[in-house]
Amino acid sequence: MDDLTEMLKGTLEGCVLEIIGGEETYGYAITRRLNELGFVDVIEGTVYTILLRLEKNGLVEVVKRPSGLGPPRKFYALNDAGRRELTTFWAKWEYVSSRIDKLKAGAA
Amino acid sequence: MDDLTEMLKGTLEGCVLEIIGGEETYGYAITRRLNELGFVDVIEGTVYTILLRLEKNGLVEVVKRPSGLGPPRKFYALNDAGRRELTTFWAKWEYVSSRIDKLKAGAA
DNA sequence: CCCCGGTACTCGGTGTTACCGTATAGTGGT
DNA sequence: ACCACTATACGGTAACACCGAGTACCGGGG
Repeated sequence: MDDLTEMLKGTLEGCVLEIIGGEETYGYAITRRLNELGFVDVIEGTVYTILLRLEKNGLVEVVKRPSGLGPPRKFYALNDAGRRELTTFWAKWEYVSSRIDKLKAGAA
Repeated sequence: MDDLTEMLKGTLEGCVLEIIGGEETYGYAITRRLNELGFVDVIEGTVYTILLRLEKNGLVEVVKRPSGLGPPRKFYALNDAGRRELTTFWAKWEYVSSRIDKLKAGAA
């Protein structure tokens, strides 16, 4: 599947939020997770910019822990604001995707 | 539903393409159509920028016709390149939305 | 007659986003 | 000593939806 970057705008951040919501994790692992999920072209740099943004916007708590096989990792976990943001993200996704699917089906 | 602009990036153009693909139509009517479909905050200016981009990228044919109740309308129709673009848009949408839905469902 | 609301398009500028390239740094294998 | 893998940071780019102001055409009410 060729370039998806434009279509991921506005949704990739939500995906990262969902992954963090599932379990406390860190940038490199999130990137690998996204790649597994089918977003094969998403690269570390992209995820780190999202994580820094989430931190700046006060949606996550951050803890640095040593790794054992590399430099220390920054583990991210959602706080209350992050969980609210995640909820509204899925609400928006539901709203938008259902309407696009209806258009695709040939809405009258 | 509050601000959807970020989530519409990369998909709104495809929606406009789909609407034009359904029938030859013009900017103002496309805006009203999108509003009916639930994209209530999409405004004329946004649609016109998309239409000018489609024209610049050679995806549409344009004919100007008098209106009867206002200035002349610019009617847009897809050409072969536009139909190909629409097909790949829906393929991308299928790919991305299915993966996001799987993530939402709690993919293992 | 003139203004106003609805119709219809244009264009310069803005903010947000994903991405690129490069840099830095720790660990382990050969 | 070198390289691959792990791990993060950051300045710059391109694309996109949106904003705001402007232009223009038509009809009806004051």
